[in-house]
Amino acid sequence: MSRTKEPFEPIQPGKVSIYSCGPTAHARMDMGECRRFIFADLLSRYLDFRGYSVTHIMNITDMDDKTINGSEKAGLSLSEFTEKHIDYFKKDLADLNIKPAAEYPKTSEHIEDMVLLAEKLVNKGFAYEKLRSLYFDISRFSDYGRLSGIDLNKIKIGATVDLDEYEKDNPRDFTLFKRSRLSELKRGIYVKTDWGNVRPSWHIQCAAMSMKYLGEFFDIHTSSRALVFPHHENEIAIAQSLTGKPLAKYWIHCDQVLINNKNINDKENRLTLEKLYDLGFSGREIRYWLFSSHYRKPINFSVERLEYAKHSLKRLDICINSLMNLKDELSYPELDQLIYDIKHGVVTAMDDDLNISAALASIFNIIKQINILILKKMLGKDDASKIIDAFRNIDSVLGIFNFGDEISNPEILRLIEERNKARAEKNWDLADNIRKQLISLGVTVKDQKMNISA
RNA sequence: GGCGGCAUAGCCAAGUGGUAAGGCAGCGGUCUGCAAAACCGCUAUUCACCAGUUCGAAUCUGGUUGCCGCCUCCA
Repeated sequence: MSRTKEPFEPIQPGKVSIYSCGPTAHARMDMGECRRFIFADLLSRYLDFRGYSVTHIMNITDMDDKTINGSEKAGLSLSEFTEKHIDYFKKDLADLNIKPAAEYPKTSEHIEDMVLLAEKLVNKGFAYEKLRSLYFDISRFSDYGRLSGIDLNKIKIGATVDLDEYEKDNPRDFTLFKRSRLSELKRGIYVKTDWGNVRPSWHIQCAAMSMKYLGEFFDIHTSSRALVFPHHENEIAIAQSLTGKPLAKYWIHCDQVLINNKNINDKENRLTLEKLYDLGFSGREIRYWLFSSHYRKPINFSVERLEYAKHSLKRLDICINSLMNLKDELSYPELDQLIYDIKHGVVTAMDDDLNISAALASIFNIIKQINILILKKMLGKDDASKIIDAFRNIDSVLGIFNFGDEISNPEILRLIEERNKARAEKNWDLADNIRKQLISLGVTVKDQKMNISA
């Protein structure tokens, strides 16, 4: 809330409660959403790593303009439509190696909570009904704008909204419940309340669900900067006018994903996960790309940048693989220091506002050291397994390492065997041919010691 | 118009008062049957621009320019 970097102190010692703005179940996730979820994942994994008991809640919006319109177009019931997208969402999270949150509450299953919350607001005089919609009376909440730094008197009213459609007392007021349209009523998309047949606004959804699962004042609310105003301001307004507290102690926002320095919102250019998969990138590569620059800075998309991510991961993989293939019975005298550096470098960096670039730089430094030690034949089998354990440990935060299994595909093993034989016979043409085949199978061929890595 | 953010090499990107991390690409070398991988060396007198504060500034202050986001029913 201070709009500056400050040390983290949980409300309850040892425990952290996190609420993240989740997806709207109407389409395959786009890169902005991906980044938001990967960021929330990194944060909760890191706090967990640092010994906190983390409760992470992420909502799923399954009743709003987008889902209602989408389902109508698709000729499905609202729940059929949203379930389909929720399935995609869960699958995509797994592909991106995002640890599941404790709960994914859905709007459609928490309408009662929202109604109760709104009733309290009405009783306290913070909300009013007008023509069967319920609005929040912003003039009653003097703290409005603290998070985003906006001044309500200076904003351009109606810049993005057609005010003629609404009947607010003050155009700055925001909607809590919106009266359902006739088409929605016909499809049963409404809830009967004292104010009318309505459906909840986005703002009251998040406020009600976060408070239900995490209490009226919790530790961290994460999301993307694009949602600070008005959404988060509105959540705060709802919570604080009832509890006196601004919903969450810390509000952490990641920045957006851009293309050519532009935020492309239109449907044509929506950059979805699916598109990147089609371009041949994996969830792991997308994860690395999206979290490898600081969360508070915008990221530009390009195929080239994803290629860089791929390359960086390959460097990690090759090093890990070389470690796994060490056979010597050696013992490196300064192993403890090396192991300490692996963890310490990451922790020091991440403790400072999740400085992932510094954390990755420290890892690449270590990789280089390890490569040198391997080259000089100073590391043994046992050393290697201890180093790998240390990497596994930090990977519980990063989720990017590949501790791939030994090569198990019999076809690949056969080709390697055959190529080694050809090499022994100095049959270079055959050896080179097989190498081509192996590479096309995604195998990295490293000679010299005749190591092979997948 | 208001509010907020950003600007560091060919590219990506750390660094918020002590003399420019890391990755990619490039060049030269070692290794190799040739490659790949790995390693060694080189690659920003300089941090958008202009003033100022300071022994010292990419870092602080003021100004300028450029770019981006948001402006309350898209979530």
